[in-house]
Amino acid sequence: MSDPAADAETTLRTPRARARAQTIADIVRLGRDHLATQGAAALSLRAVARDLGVVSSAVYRYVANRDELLTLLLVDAYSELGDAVETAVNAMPERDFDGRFKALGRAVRTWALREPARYGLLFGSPVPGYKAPAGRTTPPGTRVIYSLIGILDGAYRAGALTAASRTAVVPSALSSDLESIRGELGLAVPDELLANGALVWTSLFGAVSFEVFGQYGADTFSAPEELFEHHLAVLAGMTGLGA
Amino acid sequence: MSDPAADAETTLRTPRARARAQTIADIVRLGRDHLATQGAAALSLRAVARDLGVVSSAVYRYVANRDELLTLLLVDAYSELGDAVETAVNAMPERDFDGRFKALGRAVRTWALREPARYGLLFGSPVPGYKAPAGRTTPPGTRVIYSLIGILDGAYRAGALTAASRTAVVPSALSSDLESIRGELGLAVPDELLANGALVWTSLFGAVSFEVFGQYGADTFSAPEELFEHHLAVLAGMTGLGA
DNA sequence: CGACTGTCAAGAGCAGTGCTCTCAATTGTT
DNA sequence: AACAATTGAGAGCACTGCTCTTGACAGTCG
Repeated sequence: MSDPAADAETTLRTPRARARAQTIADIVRLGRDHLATQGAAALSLRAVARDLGVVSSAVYRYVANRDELLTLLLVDAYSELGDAVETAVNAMPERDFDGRFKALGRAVRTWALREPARYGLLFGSPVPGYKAPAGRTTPPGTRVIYSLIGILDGAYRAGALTAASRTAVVPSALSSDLESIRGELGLAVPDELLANGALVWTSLFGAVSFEVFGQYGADTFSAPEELFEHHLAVLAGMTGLGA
Repeated sequence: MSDPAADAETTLRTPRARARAQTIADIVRLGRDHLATQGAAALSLRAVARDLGVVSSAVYRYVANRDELLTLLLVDAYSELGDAVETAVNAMPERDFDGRFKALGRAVRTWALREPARYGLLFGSPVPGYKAPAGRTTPPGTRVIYSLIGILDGAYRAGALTAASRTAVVPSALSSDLESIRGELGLAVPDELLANGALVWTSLFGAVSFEVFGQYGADTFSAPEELFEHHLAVLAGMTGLGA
């Protein structure tokens, strides 16, 4: 009960454990459906219980509380986004760094538009009163940025970057932050590029969020994908990727 | 009762109307406090009623429902942000376009960090089931982007823009969207700059959202304001503003 | 074979929510 | 002073998260 490794060992062995795992998977699946259609704030354990054909208190046998279900859904969504992004990136030739970057951006946008509520859970306003347990959400939650950094670092090492079209001074405190990151991840990219990479990262999600959350007016852009492609091209150029 | 103009006429005349306006203002103020501390999803009309020292059903005399209170708070927050931004922009010399742009960016960030929950209401995940009435929220909600566009257009007309450091092809559908915008607002800026302006806009809010919503890790950046200043400098360069 | 243990679903119940309705009281106007 | 508009109180409905107790079932052990 207290040893997760032992749990994992027996999870698939006894029929009871199998049934239990199946029920939890069902709960997550139903929760994901509710989340996708109504949003995080409207996620209700009672509604999940109803769909499961069970009384409301029964789900507490499988999920401690609403926050834990939220955590499961958070991990679920992060993982799906991470899979989508990595699949798209790996579909491009290994040395086509610009293509890999754009594939990453398009994958994020496509997934976000297909799953607006789940995207909102990941990148929108935090759910009030809910604090994500970093130990469980950080690994799946960092896959996209690690993938992006990997592309940048790979391109830099391969000498595939033209001079970044625009850089700015990196002050000292920021420089030491970047040095820590470089050390932890074993990167080669210099400060200016790493700082620009951070801007590319936030800009990518800023553009996607504006589109998903409807911050552009209702009919301001008739072809939002063209706007996004333009943004991707400019962002690629900002790191020296864009040929 | 059905003529808003007549309502506006009498709003301050009769003592009853005055008391009514005061009560509504109190409700908005209390709602803003709750919103600021707990977030939009936790906003409760009953809690507001309690703080107002009145039974829950009484507030429905002044506010039709929760959604209308949300609309009032939305307008309230947009207006405060718009005021903060315009004040900061106007504090800079009229022809210091780069300074005005950076003042705008810093004002957005400062307000957002001071009012994270209200910022989340404006730029985070949409509240499930709530549809903002465009007629009431669009005017206050467009002040920041209009201010940004005004700076860009002014700089362009004044010939104060160096060649934008990075542009990309603007495809046809996007170009006609931009043409519409240019026509509606009476702008002079060409397609490339306007498209870059849109990217600057989303990037600015993307950077602010990442910081406010805690998307950077807890201790990834020890000096987030330096990171933001760097981003601002690069974004300024993207439109040709940055010296 | 019988008893025992662990797991599970059901139901009642508490405190909270948005919202509607009725009724009585207060208030401003005529 | 009499009337009408406005307001607050209270009850009530349907919903939420969550806890606790109770009874039923399974597998296991003496």
